[in-house]
Formats: sequence, C-alpha cells, structure tokens
Amino acid sequence: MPSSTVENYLKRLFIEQQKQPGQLVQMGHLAEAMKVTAGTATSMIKALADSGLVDYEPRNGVKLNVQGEQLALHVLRRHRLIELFLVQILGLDWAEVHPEAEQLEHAVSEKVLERMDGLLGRPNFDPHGDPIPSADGIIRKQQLATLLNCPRGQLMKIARIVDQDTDFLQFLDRHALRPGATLTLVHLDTLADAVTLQLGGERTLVLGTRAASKILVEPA
Amino acid sequence: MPSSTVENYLKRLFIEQQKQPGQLVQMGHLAEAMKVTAGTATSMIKALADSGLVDYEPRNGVKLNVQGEQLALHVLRRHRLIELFLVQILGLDWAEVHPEAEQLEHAVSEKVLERMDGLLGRPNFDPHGDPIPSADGIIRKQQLATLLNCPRGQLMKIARIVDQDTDFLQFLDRHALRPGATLTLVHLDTLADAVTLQLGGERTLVLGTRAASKILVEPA
DNA sequence: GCTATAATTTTGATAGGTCAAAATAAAAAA
DNA sequence: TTTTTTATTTTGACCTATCAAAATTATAGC
Repeated sequence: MPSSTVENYLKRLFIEQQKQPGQLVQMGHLAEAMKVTAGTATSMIKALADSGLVDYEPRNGVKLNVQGEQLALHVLRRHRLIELFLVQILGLDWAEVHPEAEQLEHAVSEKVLERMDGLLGRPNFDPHGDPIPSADGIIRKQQLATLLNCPRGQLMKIARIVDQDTDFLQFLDRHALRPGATLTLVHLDTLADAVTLQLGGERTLVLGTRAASKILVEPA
Repeated sequence: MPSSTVENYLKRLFIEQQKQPGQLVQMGHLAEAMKVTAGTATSMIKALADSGLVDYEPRNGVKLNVQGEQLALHVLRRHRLIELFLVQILGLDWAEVHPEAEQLEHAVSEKVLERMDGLLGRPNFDPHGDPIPSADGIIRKQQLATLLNCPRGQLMKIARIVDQDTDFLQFLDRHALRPGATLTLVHLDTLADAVTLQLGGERTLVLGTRAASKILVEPA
C-alpha cells in the first residue's frame, strides 16, 4: 500500500505531465511543486523508480509509467470525488475544499469512496470542473478554450478553473465566476496584458491574462 | 499539531483508563492494546510526558493529564461522529465502521466535523451506543447494566456494545442484537458460564458471560 | 572550446516510529 | 532471604521522509 507521500508524488507528477504532455518532468520543477528540496525529490523519485511506478532518466527527468499512472488516476479520483462530496453533501464552499480533500484522499477506503460516488450519482466533474477519473482509471480529455483563445463576443460558459488557490477561487466566487456561469469575452488587449469580460447584466470585469488563462470555457 | 500516532496513543489511554478508573495504565497493557512492543510504548510515553500530555511514573504506569484527556476526548469525538456519519449518511454497516473511522479521524478538519455534526443533528451516541463527547470535551457518564448484572425476567433495551471487533458485531447483528433492540435475561448460569436470552418472538439465545458482559442494557 | 552559471545528485544529519535483544528492577516463590 | 519469574526500560539498529551543503554534470555565453 503506497504511503500518502508516495500518493502525493504520483498525483503531482500526473498533473505536471498534463501541463506539458509528452515531456519529462524536471526534478527542480517537481521539487518546487512538492515544496521539498531538489535532493529530496531526487531520492524520492529513485525510490519510486525502484518500486516500478515511474521511468526515471537521471539528469533528464521523470515520467509515470503505466502502473504509476493508474495509481495517480486513482488518487485523483479520490481527491475529486471527495471535493464534490464536501460541496454537495456537507455544504462546504467550492473555493476551500481542495486542502480538505488533500488530507482525506489518503484516508478514505474504496468502500467509502464507492458510497460517496453512489450518493453523488456517479458524477463526472468535481466542483472546479475537473474531470473525475472512472473507477477503472479512465479520464475524459476535454477540449476547452481559455478566456484568451475563445471567440470574442460570443456567450461562453465556464467549464473549469485550473487553479486550486483558495484566495483566487474566492475572488472568482465574489464575481460569480464559477463553473456553470456564463460570460462573454469582450476584448483582449495583448499590450495591456488584459481581457475584458462581460458578465451578467451590464457588469464588466478586467482580468490579467495570467488569471484569464486559468478559466476554461465552452460555448454556452 | 499531534501526529496520528500521538492521537492514537492518547485515545487508547483514555479507553484503557475508563476500564479501570483511578488506576495507572501499565506499559505492557498499553503496548498490547497498541500492538507495539513494550519498548516502543515506553519511548512513546516518555515523549508524551515531555510534551506535557501524560503523567508518567516509571515502572509504575501512565495516565492522561488534563491536557491529554482533552485531546483524547477530541479524538474520540471525531471517531464517533465519523462512525455515525458513515452509518447514517453513507449507509455503511454499523459492524464495520470502526476501522474506517480509525483512518478518517486523523484526516477530518474541524470545519468538516462541524458540518457532519450539524447534518446528523448534534447526536449524543454513535452506532454502538458509545457517547459522543461534546465539542468542548465533555462526555456523559452512563450508568448501564450488563447482561450479567441486570434484573432477570424484565424487558431490557440494548444501549451499548463495548467491543469493536467486526466479526463479533456481525454475529450480534445476525441475531438482531443491536443498540435499541429489546430482550429479556431469562437465566444466568454461573457454573455453565452462560446466560440465556429471550429475544423477540419465541427466539432464545445463549451467550457466554464474556460476550454477555459486552452488551450493556437499560430498562426498556 | 573554455568558463561561468544553473540544475541535479550525493553525502551526512535529523526526526518520528518502530523492533529485537540486552539490562534492570520489581514481584512472587521457595 | 535468596532465587526465579515477570515487567519495564535501555540500547542499537532500521525505515521513511526530510534538509543543508558539497560534489557533479549540463547548458549557455563568450
């Protein structure tokens, strides 16, 4: 049974790999994401390689192998189902469930997870719009636009927020920018590094491109 | 923040202390209950004493001090609320929730626990009839008879089962012996070391005194 | 092609928990 | 009271996960 540390490394590797498909994850990058020193990451990755969960190319980088990826998807499933459970059943705020789920994902048994899944009606997405991997480790790839590359002047629906920082999510929430909400991209100003959004009823909002790129949308 | 190991030691100490009020808990006893070697228990207890959570008398035994007891009650509260949550909300079997709660009790935040408590309607007892300590660490002492010292021939109600072994609990469940069920003590045979019970509708059941002593009852 | 810089790996230490086995102390028996 | 048995504590070792700092290797600049 993998320790929660191992589960965290695998989950992190999966997420970093998704950001740069096909490439190896650099040690420094992983170390920073895990908030450990580079040396710690190296020794951990060597251990994971010995356990047959990752392919490690010294001085080059690391990636999950098939087995590691299955495990990572499993952890991700737990995490996301728990997030939805905390919102839907316990009424927590979607902006704050991430750290809670971070703890619980290592303590919830298969049986309990299965009950949660049933109670929630076998959901496909968590409160941030992230897809929930199926029990057999399949995750639907989404083709979503960001607020930077979506058509202008067209009504769009927020499908997903790809950031778990509570403060950022609460900021979005205060402007009613949550998955499911609709909005229109009015203007993209590359020089000012900003996008102007039309929200419901006259309200407009300007976001920097860094923030805007974290909001994924689809045609409403 | 106490580690889950520390929480487990404190909880165990509280439970063992309750069995023999006023007395110190012996190292060997504690070690056995924690399923560690005696040496491990000794060094752990010394660490707890240094942290100011227990009073330790070398070669004599150990007991929780006020601070340790508060912490233990807090852990116990988490454990028991979670057990009830698993039964009431997720529909798990009362006989099997103990090990699940054992994991979850270290991962659930105050906020989540508070939501569970609200959703369950501020309950006072867990699925085994064990009292749930209040948020400020107060636990109601119960004065309950066992099936060995309760009045004969009188209809009694099961109030509590003081054993967490899944197999034993499932055995009881198969005979509909759960908290809330009623029964009558027909006969206590000290020589045969057995009690005869009258269950609903003609059914009788004979239990050894060891098992019978784990079933606490009150007048129906 | 060399050197300066940046990233990675190694090394030596530490902390929390654990065990096996040796040492010690207390309790029971003789 | 002396011996034997039993319980407890100590010692030395191990494993996982971590860090700081030193050593190594790549990369980029010149």
